[in-house]
Amino acid sequence: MSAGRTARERVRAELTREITDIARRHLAVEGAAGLSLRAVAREMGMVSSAIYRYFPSRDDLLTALIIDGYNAVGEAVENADAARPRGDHAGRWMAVCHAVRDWALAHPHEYALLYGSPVPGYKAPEDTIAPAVRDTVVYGRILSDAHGAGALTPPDVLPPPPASFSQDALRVREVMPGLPDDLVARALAAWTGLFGWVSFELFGQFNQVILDPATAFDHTMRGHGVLLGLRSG
Amino acid sequence: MSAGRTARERVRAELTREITDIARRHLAVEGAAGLSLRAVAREMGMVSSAIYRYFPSRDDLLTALIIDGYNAVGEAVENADAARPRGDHAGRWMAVCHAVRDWALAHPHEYALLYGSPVPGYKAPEDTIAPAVRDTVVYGRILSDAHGAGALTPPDVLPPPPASFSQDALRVREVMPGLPDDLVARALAAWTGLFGWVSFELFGQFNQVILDPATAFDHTMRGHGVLLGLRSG
DNA sequence: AGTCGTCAAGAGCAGTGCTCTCGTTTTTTC
DNA sequence: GAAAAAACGAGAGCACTGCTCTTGACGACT
Repeated sequence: MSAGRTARERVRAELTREITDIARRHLAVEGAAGLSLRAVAREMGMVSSAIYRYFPSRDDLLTALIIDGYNAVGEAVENADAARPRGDHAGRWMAVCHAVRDWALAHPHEYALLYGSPVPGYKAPEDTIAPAVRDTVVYGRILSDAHGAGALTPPDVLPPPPASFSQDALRVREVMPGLPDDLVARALAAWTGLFGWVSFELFGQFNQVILDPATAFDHTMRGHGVLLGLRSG
Repeated sequence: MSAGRTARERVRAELTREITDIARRHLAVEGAAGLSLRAVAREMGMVSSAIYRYFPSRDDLLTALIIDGYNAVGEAVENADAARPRGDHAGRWMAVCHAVRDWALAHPHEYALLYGSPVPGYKAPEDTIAPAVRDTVVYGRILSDAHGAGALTPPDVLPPPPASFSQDALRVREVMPGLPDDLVARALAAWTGLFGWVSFELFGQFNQVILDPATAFDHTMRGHGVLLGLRSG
């Protein structure tokens, strides 16, 4: 499936890749709003209208970048998780947290494109859904692994979720099989806590008050891990 | 300070207000990226260049909207907090959580402007800092009140923050006097958890999986309250 | 009463996304 | 192998944007 049959298909695939590469570089420098089809075309030595042979609109180019971004953060999370022993569930959780934060700090504009305000009028197409949950799948697997190993012993301090939560828990459980509703609820809290922290840090909400975010982040995520009942070893 | 001395100052203040009102309406409809100075001018029956007498650039108009937005959410939070008895610390926390979420759901584009991706090249000026922390001040006061009343009894399940956290805790403590480092850390976790949840919900990250976000949100925030050691009454 | 500052209007510049047409080239079909 | 079909790059053009500069008129202070 890689090299297209005809020469035209091959050069088309190559040019498409080149366009997204240049676009990603522009995105990294000036953000999504500063991404200009004409500027990309200029850098390619093309005229602007030629770009439309490859991406029918600016939004489609952005969608390609979004998919790439989700895959990039997903891959970073997968690698961080795989580098730990399977039994070290707490370590895997912390590795995932730091992988997300490190990737976000290294690619702030891409992170903003994925987890910041959705661009106006933009509706996520089907193609973005699968890559978008790659990191969540890793997260769910850690919890399922721990639960399956009987290593998930959450402290009994939180109230149980209401019965009406069970419907949503059913859907969330697809990525973390076996977990009871209470743990699904805690998983949601930890996950939103992770991205909430990273977003606050990246979007400047910690403005001159948290000067050592790495320390506070690590401690906060460790706390989430404890609440999930994750233990090392 | 309200009504300007001269007629000119009065009409200037009036026109400035009218511009921001129209701009806020446009912002609510099509988002920050769709906010056009020319469109605002058209609706005012002015020519576009005339707007620049009142706002030197589009960014300055956005800044005015950001300040208004922070004040709006801050006021909503203040009112929700004030509607509860001072001693009902847990109730006040839940009221603040729901106030933030309700305001965000009612003003999604404004929320995105405040807590979403910062607009490219935009640097928050001094004037936005004070309004930006109005909600945080309320939050801190609830915790300080509870702590002062001896009603803050957090469950002893989380590890203590590292010593290196104390510097940042010092600064955070300015809005929640009296709280020990451990509670400051928990306060950060709960606060980022709140906005992380709202952002996930608003920006479509719960995409077709959490269909009853109100229930899950309430339960998650209740859990954060428990971890903070908040009790009713 | 005269000066100065403020104001709205208009023209204009550089840039954007996107559409359409027009030759050219490549691929497919007969 | 020749003809039909599809894909392609270039160019012009439309409607729109933020922003600047100049011009002429009005209101405010000395």
